[in-house]
Amino acid sequence: MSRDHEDGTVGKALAVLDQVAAFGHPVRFGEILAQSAFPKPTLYRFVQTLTNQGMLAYNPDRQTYSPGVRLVRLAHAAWAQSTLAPIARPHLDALSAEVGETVHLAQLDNAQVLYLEKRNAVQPVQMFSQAGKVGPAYCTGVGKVMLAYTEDAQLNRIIAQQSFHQFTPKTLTSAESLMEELDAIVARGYGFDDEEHEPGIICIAVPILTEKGRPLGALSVTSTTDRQTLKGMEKLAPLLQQTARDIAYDAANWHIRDEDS
Amino acid sequence: MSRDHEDGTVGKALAVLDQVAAFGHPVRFGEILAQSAFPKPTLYRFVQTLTNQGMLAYNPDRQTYSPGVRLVRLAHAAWAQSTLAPIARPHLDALSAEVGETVHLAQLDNAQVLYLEKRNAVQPVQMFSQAGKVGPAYCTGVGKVMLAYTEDAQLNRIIAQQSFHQFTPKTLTSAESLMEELDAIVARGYGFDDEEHEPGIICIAVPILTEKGRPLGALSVTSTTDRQTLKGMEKLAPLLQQTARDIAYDAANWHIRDEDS
DNA sequence: AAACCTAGTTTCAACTATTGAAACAGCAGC
DNA sequence: GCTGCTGTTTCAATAGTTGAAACTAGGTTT
Repeated sequence: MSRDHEDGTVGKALAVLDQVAAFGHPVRFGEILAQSAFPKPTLYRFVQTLTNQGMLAYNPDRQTYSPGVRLVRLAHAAWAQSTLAPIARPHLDALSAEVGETVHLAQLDNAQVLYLEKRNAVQPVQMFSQAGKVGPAYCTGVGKVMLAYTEDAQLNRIIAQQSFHQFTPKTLTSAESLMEELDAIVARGYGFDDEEHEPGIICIAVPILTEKGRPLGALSVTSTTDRQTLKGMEKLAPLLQQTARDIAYDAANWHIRDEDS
Repeated sequence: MSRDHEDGTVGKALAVLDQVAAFGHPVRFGEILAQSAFPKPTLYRFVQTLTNQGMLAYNPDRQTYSPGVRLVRLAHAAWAQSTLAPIARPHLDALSAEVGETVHLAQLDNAQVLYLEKRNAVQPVQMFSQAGKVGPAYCTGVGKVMLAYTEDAQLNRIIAQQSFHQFTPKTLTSAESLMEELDAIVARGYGFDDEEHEPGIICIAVPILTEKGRPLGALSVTSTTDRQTLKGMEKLAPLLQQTARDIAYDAANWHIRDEDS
């Protein structure tokens, strides 16, 4: 589950893919090599294979590599049949309309939080520009509530991978304080982000759980300390929990989907 | 370049990934096995590795696999740094507003057309739900114009992979007729889809070319035979070509981008 | 309850692909 | 022409992949 911990050739190749994606801009072979643990010819072959496969795109004019279009197609499939995202959409719309604050839908991707949807209350959706973003699990509302409901074995692996970087004075910076926080979350059924990631930004979050208590994802409402307090946001808990239950219910019962034209 | 033609373990694993994505719904191991050329344990290991890597998601409750969330993250990167999609966005908005018909932006993915963006003139964008779709290259406007400007070696490989399935009476069903059509497209600088893919649906398409004449993608305006004729749509050619040139210019000059919050 | 499936998982020796040091090619600049 | 840099190919040692067969876990039939 630890992604880089030996999955053979495939794992290594995908690590290279991640690496290229992480640059955030098209890169030359040399740049990848400089950051890579692989020797030159090995890396070269990986890059070639990935390019062949359409997972990387090569620009011959500039001699640069970037994540390939095949990923967009695969992500479309991932998106369409993710039980969560398409099902949650109408619920998010309703929630967003009601609370008038930023709403996030997230899932755990390895040890990170991956945002699937965002509602800004004002304007409509612009998918790729915000879905697909990642964030830390240990200092975001959605991250913590998902961790709170993760089984021990997996939780330990995930915690071992957290950086515990101190973003703000309020960031939890140790596994111990995080574990306490997770217990508190389970006890009350929802969690907060009390300016732990960004100063002035607070949020309340709830997990979306299967019947068996496994976290499918999480839901959050974000606001600022100017406009809101944690106490004030706590009033939203019942509404959030109900929305989470509704999404979980739909996810459990409405599994088969097909494409729209 | 032919994707499945031997790229070692990595290629095989990615073929499995495609296969799972192609189902369009979460599948059990047995279902994949039934469609797979790989023996049981081999396939099993691929599926395990991909799941480990987050490229597939496993639902333990239902024992099903589906494309994983990691793809969404990678696609986000692909999207953000695709030279084409983010740059083209404002141009598509302008074009869409002006013509009042459906506008498509597409790229070649292996031998297929992959739609990156769509503007319906009416409502705003809903990304994942339409971007990421694929279509045939030999009988769509965008597909044909991109092929028309593809160098011979690659073109031959792509044509060899076309199904030439006859969607409508007007579909081109042979490599020869397609090649003639491609010559005609280069001669006039733009192409049509004359009800070749769907009856009643027509379109005009132009390539987006680099300085060196390599096709980055294509742009099209689609309409129906009720409302429009090919002759009528031909009037849009100069506008489309100008938009394509503008996009190509921006793509060449504005290469570095970073994330938005 | 025993016997019997079926779907999923593990084992292990044969085999084949991967690996990376080294050597090579292409190309800009001096 | 030489020099330095980036990207590409070679090839023998190595390490990972392969898949028949055997096994386990659940459920179903006799």
